[in-house]
Amino acid sequence: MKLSVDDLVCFDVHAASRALDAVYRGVLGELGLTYPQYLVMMTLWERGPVTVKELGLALRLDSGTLSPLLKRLEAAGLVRRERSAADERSVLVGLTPEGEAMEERACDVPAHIFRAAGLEPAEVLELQRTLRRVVASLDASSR
Amino acid sequence: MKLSVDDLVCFDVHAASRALDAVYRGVLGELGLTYPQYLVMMTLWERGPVTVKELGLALRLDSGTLSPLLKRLEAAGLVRRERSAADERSVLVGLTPEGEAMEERACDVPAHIFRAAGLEPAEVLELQRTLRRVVASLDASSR
DNA sequence: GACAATTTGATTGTGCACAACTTAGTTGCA
DNA sequence: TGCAACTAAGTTGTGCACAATCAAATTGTC
Repeated sequence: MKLSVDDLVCFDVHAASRALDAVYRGVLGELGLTYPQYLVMMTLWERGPVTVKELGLALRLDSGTLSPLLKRLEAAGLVRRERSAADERSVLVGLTPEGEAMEERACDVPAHIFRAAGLEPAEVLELQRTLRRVVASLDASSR
Repeated sequence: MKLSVDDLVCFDVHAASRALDAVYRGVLGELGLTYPQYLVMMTLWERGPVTVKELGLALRLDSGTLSPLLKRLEAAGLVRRERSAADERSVLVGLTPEGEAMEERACDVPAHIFRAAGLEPAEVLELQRTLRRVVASLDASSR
């Protein structure tokens, strides 16, 4: 039996990821943020200043992605970067007042996405559990 | 209550998408293909020659993504492109003998990915059903 | 104290994804 | 027939993602 593209779950995962991007683009556009930038902002709102390393661990992104992304956020006046005094290798990323202020304007974004996805809360949790198992399993086999 | 990044399903969907990419990179690396290129090849193995337009519909990609991708596949000697005689606007994409030949070498890729994902077949189907509903719902709200 | 190994972040190069625009060809209709 | 509307690909520009590589700082060990 020959498999077709439609049989691949990976295709649906990719498609879902891109469809989510599209909805986020609509919602975040007025804030001037992209989806990964929004994730960085959320992390900063939640945790306060963190190092690039910590950001990378939290969001599963490496410095090749984060460095230019953070520069763009800095250029937009939302974020501040400074070398840590304790360890000159690490860079501490913090919010500017403008960055802080954005939290309020962004607070209904998750609810909007949730509505757009059209799932029941229980289904969301189930989906999340499944995906996390998949990610853990995939991670194990790609290293 | 304040939401954290961990509460967003979208984060898990993205993470899963990228983790899948990583596994595909490992498997497809020896074939010299990327994951989207592999999807194009699968479509051609399955359907035979198709237009760029049809490829885009099947894979949910636009010409801005497909045009350079197809050029790379053509440069790799896997694919042929020619203007349709019937409608000079459309370009028909077909396989070269090398492209045909690759099918056999690629036939165990899906099984490899399936093992790496570590889900039961029933779980895969369930996940697929959920994701398709989400994509349909998201599509409706981003247009 | 000196030097190798490690850690942190930045840089470069490649490829995917999409928006906005361009060009060439087709179709519809007055 | 002539021309406007539309369609199919391609192009350009921006941003994300990652591999590979580099430089600088730190840590461990002798």
